[in-house]
Amino acid sequence: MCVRKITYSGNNDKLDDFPEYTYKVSMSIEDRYKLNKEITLIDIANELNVSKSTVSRALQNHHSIGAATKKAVQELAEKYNYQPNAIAASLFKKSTKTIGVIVPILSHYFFSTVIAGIEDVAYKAGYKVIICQSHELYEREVIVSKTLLSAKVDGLIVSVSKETVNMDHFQSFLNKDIPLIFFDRLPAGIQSNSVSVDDYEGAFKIVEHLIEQGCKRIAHFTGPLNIALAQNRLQGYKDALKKHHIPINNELIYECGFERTQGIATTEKMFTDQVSIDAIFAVCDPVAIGVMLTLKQKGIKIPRDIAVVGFNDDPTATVIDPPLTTVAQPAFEIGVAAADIFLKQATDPGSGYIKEILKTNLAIRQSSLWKDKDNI
Amino acid sequence: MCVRKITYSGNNDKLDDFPEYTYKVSMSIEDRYKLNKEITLIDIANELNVSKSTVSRALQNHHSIGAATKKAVQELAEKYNYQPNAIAASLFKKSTKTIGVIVPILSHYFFSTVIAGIEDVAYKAGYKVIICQSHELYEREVIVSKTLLSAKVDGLIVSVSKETVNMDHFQSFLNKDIPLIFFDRLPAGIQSNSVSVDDYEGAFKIVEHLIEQGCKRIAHFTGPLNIALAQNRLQGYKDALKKHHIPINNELIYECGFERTQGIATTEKMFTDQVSIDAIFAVCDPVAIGVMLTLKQKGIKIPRDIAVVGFNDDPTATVIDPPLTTVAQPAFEIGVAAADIFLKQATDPGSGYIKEILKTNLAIRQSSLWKDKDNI
DNA sequence: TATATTTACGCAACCGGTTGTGTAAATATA
DNA sequence: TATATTTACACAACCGGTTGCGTAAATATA
Repeated sequence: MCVRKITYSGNNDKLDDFPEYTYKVSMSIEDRYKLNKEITLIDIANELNVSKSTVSRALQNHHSIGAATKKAVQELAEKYNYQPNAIAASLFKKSTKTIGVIVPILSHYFFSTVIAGIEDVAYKAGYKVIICQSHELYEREVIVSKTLLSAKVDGLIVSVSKETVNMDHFQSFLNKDIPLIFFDRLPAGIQSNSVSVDDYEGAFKIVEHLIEQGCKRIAHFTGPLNIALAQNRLQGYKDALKKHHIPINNELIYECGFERTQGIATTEKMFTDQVSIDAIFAVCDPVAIGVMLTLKQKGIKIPRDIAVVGFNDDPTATVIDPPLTTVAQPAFEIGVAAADIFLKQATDPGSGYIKEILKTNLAIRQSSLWKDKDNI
Repeated sequence: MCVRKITYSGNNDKLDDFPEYTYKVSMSIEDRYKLNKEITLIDIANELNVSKSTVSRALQNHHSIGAATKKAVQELAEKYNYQPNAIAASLFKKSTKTIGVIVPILSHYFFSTVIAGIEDVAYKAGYKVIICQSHELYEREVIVSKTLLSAKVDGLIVSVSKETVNMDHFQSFLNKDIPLIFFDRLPAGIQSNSVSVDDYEGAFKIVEHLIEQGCKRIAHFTGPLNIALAQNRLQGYKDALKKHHIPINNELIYECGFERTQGIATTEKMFTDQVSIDAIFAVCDPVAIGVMLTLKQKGIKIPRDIAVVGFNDDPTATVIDPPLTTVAQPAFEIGVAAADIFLKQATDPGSGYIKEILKTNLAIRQSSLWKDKDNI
């Protein structure tokens, strides 16, 4: 076997003009290592006088490579701390082993917990996770989705921004058979995988709970109604009232948002409207917290004067006084389920869309325990 | 000019054997588009009968390309929604235009807000952000740092896990001149860029505030002391006491952690120890919240019996009753500063390490307003 | 008109892995 | 011993952009 020396780009060409020269064009692996240069397959190949394909296969434990060669390659790789260039592999394999995730906002406990669930599954399966925030902005969501497309993510898990109505920016993923999974905020028009909780049922249950406590004039602060989740919770609210023969009063339904600040603003608005109520069902906990802070500041007793309930079971729900009754969502499990769907679709692209709906649980705390109150 | 047809990998080779055949080996751009195939430079090149280098340069608005050609290329790219393969570009350019971020845990408001700051700067500068969590686990931190290294991030912004003492896994980044920026949790042994707040001063100020309120037996629940931040806050605590001639009592210093649960556990422990105190300075807000919840549950009045202060100014600080006095950290600005340092180092790798220390502000609320209390 | 310069573009190497195919040597089977 | 098969590896194309260099044609300068 002749001693070959695979050299880096083009160096050999010059050498061919002066075959009598014995310049050592490519640096030794030792030198490259010492100089903190990237160690590549070629360095190992040169050192062992084998081809880079052999090195590549040896590192993959390919059956066609002899035991001795394998051992030598693996030892050298270990010794020089060889780190494969994931970019190069991705280019050829057309798989980056990354999952893109887009959430409206990271600093909500719900979303960061879902992400923890996604990561948990993803890392175990050898996938990286790229997380992006839309900051509830449609424009931003379009940009980051394009970025992730160009970064060739193998899959995309999304909770859409509250502004998002047009879903065209996700069509490319579908076209290219890149698994696309929506969670929590499911888009209306697009046919795809999804993970959500039974928002309808959760809302129904918690409103029924309020009714059981004796509440009759229950206001609802909804999320933006272009989002299915908000609609479903609204419907659950309405149907619970219906079931118990309480008339639905549109003046008690306020379109709000998902932020504490919006909960505060909507509560203020409700007071200027001078509507009379005995309970508020907020679309999510941050809003419920805003509601409670505002009520407390006005000297209104919770739940004696007004009961308050939320949705999510954020950690803050147990901090506020009185503790907030809310619908507990299995946030971590939602992330796990979404990532599982991704893995399934990545393995078996032929299968149809998967829609998973997880159950919620009532977390009943003091903010709704209205039963023993005096009548107003 | 002859009509060339650049074909995809290897297809031409077979054709060479049968030159008389006129198979159209490469699909037309139109067909590829319709079939949702990836549109590449070569498709555009073929369509226009120019070389792919010309297309590449046209899209970069290179001066050596004629105006007509440029226009034709750009129009076609637009028409077929050409998305450059970022992976391929990265491989050659050795720059992925991504910043890696490692935080202990996403679901802390502080960290997710820092990330929002990083993203803000990064996206404006055309960088993507890959976010990873170490979950406060050293092992996990090592793994994700290797993943990010292999993913060839252009820079790394880190807040180390509470377990991390050994910093070897970051050495590779330094060796390869990949900008490395630590924030909040600064490692002790490693020389690198950093962004932090003046933990010492913040702690000093808030403890001095407690002393001014009349507190004399002030306990401190510290973070893990291998982390500089915890040490600095501890030192600030000690020096504030010293300044006001209050003896430092090691029995009042509890090594705690950063979680609410640890705040609860440590408070319980303190009670079994039966130490007598009139204030608690917690290393961070989640711990302070845990402390307050436990005290309240025991019927201890805050601040009348025991004043409580924290560090961070999480949104929860204004939810708990009484509202928590704490040290406000400019979390978003910390992220911005870290990303700015990255951009600086990426542009001018020669410059030395940058250490940025931001100022804190006291957010004084009821939990520390002890002045008018009755003496115990 | 002859030469110098600019314009506009093609060629081919290159980034660093991966993999289909070909083949010499070693071993197995007839 | 002759042929079939297996083993172990090399070669080279390939992924899809990027860029240094070379050059013909067009234009400018002498």
